Amino acid sequence: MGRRPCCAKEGLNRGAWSSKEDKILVNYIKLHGEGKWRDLPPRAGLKRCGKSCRLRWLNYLRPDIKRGNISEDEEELIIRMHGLLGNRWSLIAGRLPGRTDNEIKNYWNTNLSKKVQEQKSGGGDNNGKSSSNNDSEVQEGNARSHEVIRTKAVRCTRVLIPQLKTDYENNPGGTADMTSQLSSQPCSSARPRESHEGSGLRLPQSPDFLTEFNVDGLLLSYEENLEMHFQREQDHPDDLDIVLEVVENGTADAKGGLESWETDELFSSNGCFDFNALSSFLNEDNGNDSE
DNA sequence: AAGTCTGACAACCGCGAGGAG
DNA sequence: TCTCCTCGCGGTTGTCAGACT
Repeated sequence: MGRRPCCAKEGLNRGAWSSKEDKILVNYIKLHGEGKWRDLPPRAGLKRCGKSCRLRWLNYLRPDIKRGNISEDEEELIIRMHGLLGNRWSLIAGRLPGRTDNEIKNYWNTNLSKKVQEQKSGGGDNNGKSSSNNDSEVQEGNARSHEVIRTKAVRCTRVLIPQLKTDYENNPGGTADMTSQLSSQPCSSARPRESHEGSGLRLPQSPDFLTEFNVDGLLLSYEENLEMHFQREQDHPDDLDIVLEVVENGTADAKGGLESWETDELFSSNGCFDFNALSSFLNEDNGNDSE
């Protein structure tokens, strides 16, 4: 049961780092590079746990760390990203050059969480409570307003869309063609989540009902390094955002990008999810995307 | 001036993912 | 396929400085 400690704690320094320790660590990493954190302390002559060394380097000593106050732009971005991703600090930090996940997390906890909370309660629009009382599921969904439906997206050219399951299960062999099939299906609902009857693609209120289907054809230009999922939109918890994460070098956090498109823009006039529109978005953006 | 409170941020801890053997 | 190990992440705690009483 007991978990093996990451290192023997006896005889190790704890707490704040001295400038001497910092110097040793920086010099060692300059010479030998990052990594092998477990081996680093004895080799460098530091009485610290490897984990502690890693943290100190990543959060404080790295040369590319940006110091100083978080700008308004950065703040805005953090709020938006948090609305989309939840507490995935490393991903958020990946979008803010020079900022660390720890820094962003701290900033959120001390400043932004309150600010956002105030905005929500003071803003007066009491998300979704007043309006329709469709069904309990909707209300429950709204209550969990910023909930990320699927925080851990499925890797590579797959889309998770709630409530397609039935269609998919009825036609498991048809995955390859699912996109065109769906986009061409007639659809009567004006907005995706308002009903569960009939055919056509609608994004429902229930986050529990997930399914997946293949969109390889749509994502050709991204080749394979793409993750995609849906999330409730921050300001309009009734709406779902499509979020794409471009994964580079096989790791989501390497230079992971994140882009999102409002579902509004991806519904055709008859209320159906328009995969052709999505395809256009992807191709356009891929052309401009330099990161 | 002293004590208390609060905010900011550095550091620690436990867990899970993923790679190596 | 399984086990072990390392690394990275996110939650939590500790510490310190400044504000307040």
